[in-house]
Amino acid sequence: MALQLFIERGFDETTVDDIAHAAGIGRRTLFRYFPSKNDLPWGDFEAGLQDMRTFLAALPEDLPLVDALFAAIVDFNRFPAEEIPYHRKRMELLLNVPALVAHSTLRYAAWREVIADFAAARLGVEADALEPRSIGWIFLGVSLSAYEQWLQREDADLVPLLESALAVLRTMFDAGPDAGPGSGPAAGAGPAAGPGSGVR
Amino acid sequence: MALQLFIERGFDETTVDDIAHAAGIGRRTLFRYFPSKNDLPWGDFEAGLQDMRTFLAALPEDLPLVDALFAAIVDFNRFPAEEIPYHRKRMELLLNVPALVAHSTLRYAAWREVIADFAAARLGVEADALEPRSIGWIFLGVSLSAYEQWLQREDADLVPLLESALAVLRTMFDAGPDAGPGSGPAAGAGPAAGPGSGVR
DNA sequence: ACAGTAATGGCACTCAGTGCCGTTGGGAAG
DNA sequence: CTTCCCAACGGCACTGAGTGCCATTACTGT
Repeated sequence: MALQLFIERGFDETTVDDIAHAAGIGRRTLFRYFPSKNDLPWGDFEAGLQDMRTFLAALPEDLPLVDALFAAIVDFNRFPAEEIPYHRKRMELLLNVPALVAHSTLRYAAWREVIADFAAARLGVEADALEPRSIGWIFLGVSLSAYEQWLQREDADLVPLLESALAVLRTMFDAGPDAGPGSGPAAGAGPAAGPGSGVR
Repeated sequence: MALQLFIERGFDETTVDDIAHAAGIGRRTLFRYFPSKNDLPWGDFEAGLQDMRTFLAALPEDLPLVDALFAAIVDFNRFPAEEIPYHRKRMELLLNVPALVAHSTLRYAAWREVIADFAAARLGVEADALEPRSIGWIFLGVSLSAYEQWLQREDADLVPLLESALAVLRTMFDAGPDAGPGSGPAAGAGPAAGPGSGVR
């Protein structure tokens, strides 16, 4: 796998030729399966997005939008225990290698679109309207800042971090217009909050 | 200016040689001033960030964090009227050309860091903690979704759109845990809100 | 005018990505 | 078993971004 090479040698230090050679295929063939070197660490992302769409569509209508979206991102980021170390390495690359950080944006755009489409339908507005688009960005931010923390601690679980990240939002805006986040309890208590606690 | 060529011919259709030649300098020299072709539309972003740091530092201590950050992003995105058409073209490229969308992420990371550093100081936590990082993402999302709308309408002003985008957050989380954003007044009324109205 | 230094830009190289096209391999039909 | 056909394969050559090296040029102060 190309991942292995990236992890061992570094992304920039591994050429496409190296990967093709290691995979026992021609360089030209590799580019027929992956549109760019940057896409190699991503695997089949579109499949994950399709799962997320399906998951969202299956949620009860009366589940509040924020909760629905939160449930979806939790589900989206669920992995079998044995894949987690691998997933960690993958995310480490994606969030730290500049070329991949940049390229990932394009994937995130598709991800945000799934969120935005769902939010738009719920809100009864166009998919390219301000609210659904903003919501897409917000949940992407929640996910990525949680991932960032997750990578910082070998023993961390992602779900509580996602909850904490969402809790930051609640603390910032929930306490009413007079209280900045400086006032209320900081969301830093997050990881201490039990699973589900932040999800109303 | 390289911008002019990108606007006329398209980003991908303009080679670095074209630009260097048009600028009357050698290709090698161009790469000494700009680390990559992708950086050309950005100009001196770091200077803008420095201004934002200064602006934030000068704000009164008792201004709530959200309001402080909002004021900063409004200030950051203020341009002289005569530069606005140019700025529009620039942002159109940055938000629509895939290579630039991807690359811009690296600039946004630095931008988010300014936000996060300020938030961290205010909250009394580490700059790489969950809350400030999340806050950085949130305000980036607010900015970019506002820009996206701005580009959709030739006659739009950015500031009301920024206010509306922030209002989306307020409506999602301000109304208490029982009300999804579906309940309250949609932030779509945003552009109608007068300047300053959303900034408590 | 001149020495010293910084900026310039030509040259050649690496690597990603692409178009073209000949080769191969594995059925399906005879 | 042979032949035909189609799709996958992969070599080759090309473009374009980005970089190291180094000779040349332009500018500085003396």
